Amino acid sequence: MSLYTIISIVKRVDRLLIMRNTTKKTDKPVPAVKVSGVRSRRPVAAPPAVITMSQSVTDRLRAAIMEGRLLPNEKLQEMSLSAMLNVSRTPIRAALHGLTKEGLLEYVPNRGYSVRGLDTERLISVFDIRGSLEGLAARLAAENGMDDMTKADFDSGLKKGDRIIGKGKLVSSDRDHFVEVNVCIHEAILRAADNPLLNDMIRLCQNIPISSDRNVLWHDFDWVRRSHDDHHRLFDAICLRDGARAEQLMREHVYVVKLHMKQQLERAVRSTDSF
Amino acid sequence: MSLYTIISIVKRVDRLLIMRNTTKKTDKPVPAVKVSGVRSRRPVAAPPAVITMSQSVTDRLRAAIMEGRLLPNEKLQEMSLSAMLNVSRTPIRAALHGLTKEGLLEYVPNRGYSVRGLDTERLISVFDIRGSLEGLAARLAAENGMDDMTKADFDSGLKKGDRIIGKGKLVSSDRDHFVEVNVCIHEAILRAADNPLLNDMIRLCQNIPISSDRNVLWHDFDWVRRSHDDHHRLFDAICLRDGARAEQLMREHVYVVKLHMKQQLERAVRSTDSF
DNA sequence: GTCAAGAAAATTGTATCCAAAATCTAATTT
DNA sequence: AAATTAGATTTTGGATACAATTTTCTTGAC
Repeated sequence: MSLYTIISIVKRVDRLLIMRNTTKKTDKPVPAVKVSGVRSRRPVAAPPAVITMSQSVTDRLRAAIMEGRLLPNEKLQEMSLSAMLNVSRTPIRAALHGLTKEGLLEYVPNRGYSVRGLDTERLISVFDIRGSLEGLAARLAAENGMDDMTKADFDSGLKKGDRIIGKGKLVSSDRDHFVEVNVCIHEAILRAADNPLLNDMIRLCQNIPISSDRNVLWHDFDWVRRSHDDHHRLFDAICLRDGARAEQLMREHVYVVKLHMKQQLERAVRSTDSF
Repeated sequence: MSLYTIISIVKRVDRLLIMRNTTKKTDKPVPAVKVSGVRSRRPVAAPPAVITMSQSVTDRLRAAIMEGRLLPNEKLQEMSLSAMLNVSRTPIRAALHGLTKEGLLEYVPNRGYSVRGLDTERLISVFDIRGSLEGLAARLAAENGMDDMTKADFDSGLKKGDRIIGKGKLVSSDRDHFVEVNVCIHEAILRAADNPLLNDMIRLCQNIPISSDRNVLWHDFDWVRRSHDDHHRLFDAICLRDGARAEQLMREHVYVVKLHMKQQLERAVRSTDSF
């Protein structure tokens, strides 16, 4: 291992601080209880429950990228990562390969992986897709209708948001709460839409670090209020089974986020050349 | 290796006949010519060109699934595949992992991979997404406008289609030709849309064996004519930079395919219980 | 004969080893 | 001094060995 590698590890070790594997197996794995009534042949369909190391590594690396601990265009070397995370190269390779498919990394054969850098143009263009897909989700949700449980979830999200807005101003802790509201509502819609592939794809769109909902401007009270108003209207449209309106509302909802993001990015570019 | 495994291999070896690796490296790989005028430091950005084994295996397995040589719900075992394709488990593993991310396989930890089986419901629902995404692509294409080259490609596709329609009836060889036309036109739109992620996602939607364009009913002359008429209108809308119309047209275009597919599937289900 | 428990086999997950490719270093040539 | 090239080092891709888990098979009791 080269000196450079070691220095690189030392430099990054704080950023990846608690990325080490903490999902050690229990000493004596309790054998899965088997239901006795089942026919003898093929008692399949046991819940997996165990998490594989590759999966664990993938999750931790994804989190590191999404939270910005691994910077765009940073090169990810198998050996350094394996030293950092204390596993062999095999799970690392699986993780890198998977994250590439998720669009978080770039890969060139024989040259390795690097964190995907995002030009602003590309970043903005993701919102077009999100708008389209989430619009579709809203329409499908309206067409399918929500079951009681989903409706209750949606409603609780709305109420939570109302309480935040009700205070008339935003404090810093509201940010996380409003993220919760957003997640809650969008998940409810996704669930009602009942289209697994759509679910996956929207998730792919959210896999872009800065575009993640967490990074929108939450300090603008008016924006948050209007955004939450959209949520109410969406709920209304979906309950009334008005697919076209639900779709239109959701598209507009996302479009506003796109505009906001664009402004924010342009401002950032104007203030600093290299962003 | 068990007897069962061997039998299984023998049974399937014909289906996978020429899946063996044929991309052997040349004896003396010609060293990449380096441009002399480049600054001495960092002559990077050399074209990769070499195809890795994992990639090759991935492509061949994908093709096998798409062409139906590997049946839905069929279990794919690393050892058998590695024996069949004459490579070690490592590239197989990478390929399986990748294809899972692409949605072609299902994976359960410690239990392996199997070809994803498609219930009709799920299959049909993919067209909702395609409609949405391809609609977006059409709109973006209209908003961006097509460059001359793209326009020429689109136009050549139209002309090719016209010739097929012009004969007034369909012969079996037309099927492949019309698939070409479709691919040509949709690629042109995708190129004009200029949104790489959108490109990837649409490709994911096409990764569903039976939903692939090849499987639509090409023997219905009227349907083909109307479908090609859509192409002309799309061209028109995009040239006129009418994004809304282009989007609407494309959605409708895909929606009709969805209906067709639904009919076809329902008919298939009615005639045979297990499809 | 059915069911259960346990041993054996097979299969997946992880680690390590080797080879090929790329990158870096330094010497040689112009 | 700049450029080129040959060699050393690093790094990735692929093969194999080992461990852990699941599946299958066998044996025995009811």
